[in-house]
Amino acid sequence: MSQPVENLRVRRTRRLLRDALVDLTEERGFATLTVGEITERAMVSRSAFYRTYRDKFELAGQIFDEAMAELLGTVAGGEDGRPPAERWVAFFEHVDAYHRFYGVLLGRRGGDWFAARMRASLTDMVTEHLPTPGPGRPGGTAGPAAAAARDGLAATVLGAMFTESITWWLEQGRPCPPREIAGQSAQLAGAVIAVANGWAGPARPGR
Amino acid sequence: MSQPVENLRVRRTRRLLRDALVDLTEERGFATLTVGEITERAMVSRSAFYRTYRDKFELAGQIFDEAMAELLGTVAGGEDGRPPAERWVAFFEHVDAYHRFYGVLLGRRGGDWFAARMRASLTDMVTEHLPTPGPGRPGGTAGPAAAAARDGLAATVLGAMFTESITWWLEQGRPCPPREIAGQSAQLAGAVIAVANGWAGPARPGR
Amino acid sequence: MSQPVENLRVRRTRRLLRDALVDLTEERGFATLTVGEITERAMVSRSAFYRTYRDKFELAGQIFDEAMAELLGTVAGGEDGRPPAERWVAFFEHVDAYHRFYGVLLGRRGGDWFAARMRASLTDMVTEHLPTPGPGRPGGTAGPAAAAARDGLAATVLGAMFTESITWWLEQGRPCPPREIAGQSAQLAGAVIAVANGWAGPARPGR
Amino acid sequence: MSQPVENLRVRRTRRLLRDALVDLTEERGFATLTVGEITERAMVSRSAFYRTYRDKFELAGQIFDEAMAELLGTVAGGEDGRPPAERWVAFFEHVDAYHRFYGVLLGRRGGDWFAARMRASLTDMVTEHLPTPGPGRPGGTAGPAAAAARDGLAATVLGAMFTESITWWLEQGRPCPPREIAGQSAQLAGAVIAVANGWAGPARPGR
DNA sequence: ACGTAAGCGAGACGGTACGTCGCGTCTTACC
DNA sequence: GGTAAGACGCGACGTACCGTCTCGCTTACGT
Repeated sequence: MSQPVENLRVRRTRRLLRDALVDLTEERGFATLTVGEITERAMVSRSAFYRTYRDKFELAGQIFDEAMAELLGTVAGGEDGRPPAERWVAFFEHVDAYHRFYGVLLGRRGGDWFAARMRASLTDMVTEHLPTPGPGRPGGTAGPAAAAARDGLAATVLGAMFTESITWWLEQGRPCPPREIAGQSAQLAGAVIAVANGWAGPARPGR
Repeated sequence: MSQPVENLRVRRTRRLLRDALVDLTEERGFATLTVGEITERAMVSRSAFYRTYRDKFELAGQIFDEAMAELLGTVAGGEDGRPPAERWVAFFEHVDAYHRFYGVLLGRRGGDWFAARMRASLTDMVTEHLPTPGPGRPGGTAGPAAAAARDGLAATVLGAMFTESITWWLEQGRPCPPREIAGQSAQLAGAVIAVANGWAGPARPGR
Repeated sequence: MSQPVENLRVRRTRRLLRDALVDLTEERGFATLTVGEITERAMVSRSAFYRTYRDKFELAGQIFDEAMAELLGTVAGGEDGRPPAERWVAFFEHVDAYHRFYGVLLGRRGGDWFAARMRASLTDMVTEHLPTPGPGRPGGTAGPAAAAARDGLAATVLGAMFTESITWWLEQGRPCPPREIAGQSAQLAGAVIAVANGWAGPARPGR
Repeated sequence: MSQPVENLRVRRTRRLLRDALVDLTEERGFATLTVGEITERAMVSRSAFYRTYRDKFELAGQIFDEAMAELLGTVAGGEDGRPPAERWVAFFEHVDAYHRFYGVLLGRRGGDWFAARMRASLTDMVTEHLPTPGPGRPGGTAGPAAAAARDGLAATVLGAMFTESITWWLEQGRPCPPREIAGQSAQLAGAVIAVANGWAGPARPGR
């Protein structure tokens, strides 16, 4: 391995801090959390916190990035054998499995910070995997720059849409199975993509 | 009115503080602003600030709420004579007219806070005016509760979508005229509404 | 006046802090004192401390300098009408009057810091008032530079001597009246001065 | 001896730490030194430091005590064959030989700590060897307690005097040979002793 | 000559204090 | 009555060292 496998104590400290942050975000809201509160809950000294993280945002970022990597892995991951629809099901099933985690961070107590981050991540993800018509697409009259701009709009909107779907679903207490919310989200996304593709090539079917 | 028209000096202080907050948000980002900075820029004493506002959020809230009232007035306002499409044009034209203001607050430096607030406002607005199939709409097998839930999803998604459209448009430097972005947003919204209505309608595709 | 007379609250805070520092130096020793302890004892916030002083040393310095100014005033002060011997009596009577204050700061708990400062102050004072033979003094073979150097040695030694006399007297619980210790100190000092003057002009009587 | 001759590595560590402490005291002042700095300079781990010393004061104490033992040996050491004057010459010659060492520790950067310790050591030494009039000395009217007290004053003053002489001489860059400063110090000391003995002696001048 | 226990480096840990910053409250004097 | 000026209590920040504690590694020593 590249790094020489972290010491046991170090890993323990990290773990305790992560758990404490999630718990406290649920109880008191991320925005008003204090490093002191986190370390007290984690039964770790404040020094230990600052030895590893610059501030609570760095800790939160690591927690979130790790989760996002796994989450994005479900939808973009591996082989293309699976039909696209199934990927979204896997995506929401992952959210379902860790629903407490995502619910806390994306919910009201997570306070914008996590939601904004997720929106950005999903927008990136969509940008990368957006089924564009490709180079052969008839660009309309506005030229490729305008087309790229429109893709930007679409990607941004889609990223926000997925984030909002997840958040809504979790905040409602997951009123339907993952498969269903996945289907609905995919439908909405499909409609948006179809419209956006229409801008660039009017007669083009939505993938 | 009930309150006896505010003192001149009070109004002057309020105005100076509002301007200072917008300027500083642009320069340094809303999240890291301090009351001291704002009052210094406004050439007003810190005491004067606290006499009128609880904290910077209250000031920001008043600024924003006032703008939102006017903004929502463009789309939902008054008589139904205008065709819906024109309303969105008026909406974006208002954003266009105050583009610096909205650009600053919704942009990166506005730091989630204003964007989240706008998302909530627009979601409320959408909820109120969502063109549902009406009481005669066949509710499918899931019953009215599920239908309401789905409307919630749609409204949430639509609110986020509009917010994201505005933000994207402003951040790109308004790459197209208000009429065009209004049309595109309306198209996207229409597609989403159509899909959502489909869920409740007769030919509801299971998923 | 040059400065517009300090606010009442400010003076109160200063006073409380000074008293607290002296008390705590007596109880726990100056070296190990903490700003937090001082402010807690003074019933003043830590912020208030740092608003006025850089650290505990600055506070201690102001306390000490003020006392030293008054103390040195007794010996060097005003008109030359009094015989020199009486000046030393006044000097020790001042120490006697504030014996608790000086006892605490110069004692074991004062921990070198105050004693070193007093040694320096008294050395300065002696340097200024040292009854040198003046320009007419026969400089021996070593020249004026060497003479100045010897005066430096004498002044340094005398400063330390007085400091040590005071400290010793206070630590012993003032075993004799001020007049007596003053007389003894003056005798010792006179002997030292006589010897030092002898270096520069052998046959010269000790003033 | 009882302890089985220290391990080679232990001795090496001790030596490196001692040298580092003296060097750093010269460069940065003893008061502000940290254990980390000392061990870094000594190219030794912090753990190694704490294995041997409680803190920097213990290290400094050992360094100083060792030097003091040797220094005091020059003046009080061995046979009484030598005339007293020669002893002081030997004393200052020892200081001269290790002038860098003493200069650093007693100088401004040594910061009171070493000077205070030396003052105490020399006071002890003087107390032990003070040439009192002996048991046959007439104690005056105040009785033996008062006489002891006066001896205490004399010893304290003499200890400070010698310390100050050495410090002054070193700080001036040893402006005269050891023999000369030794002579001067001895003269000053002699004068002080004479005066003090006078207090206890028959013709005791009231003050 | 070699096995072993002591000393060693690296560095995380729980603490304590530091000096700074910003908060929201307050007092005072001015207009 | 509103305002400027600015001290105050409070509480969190991020930093610096403290003295303690594993944990492997190396190395002088004793048999």
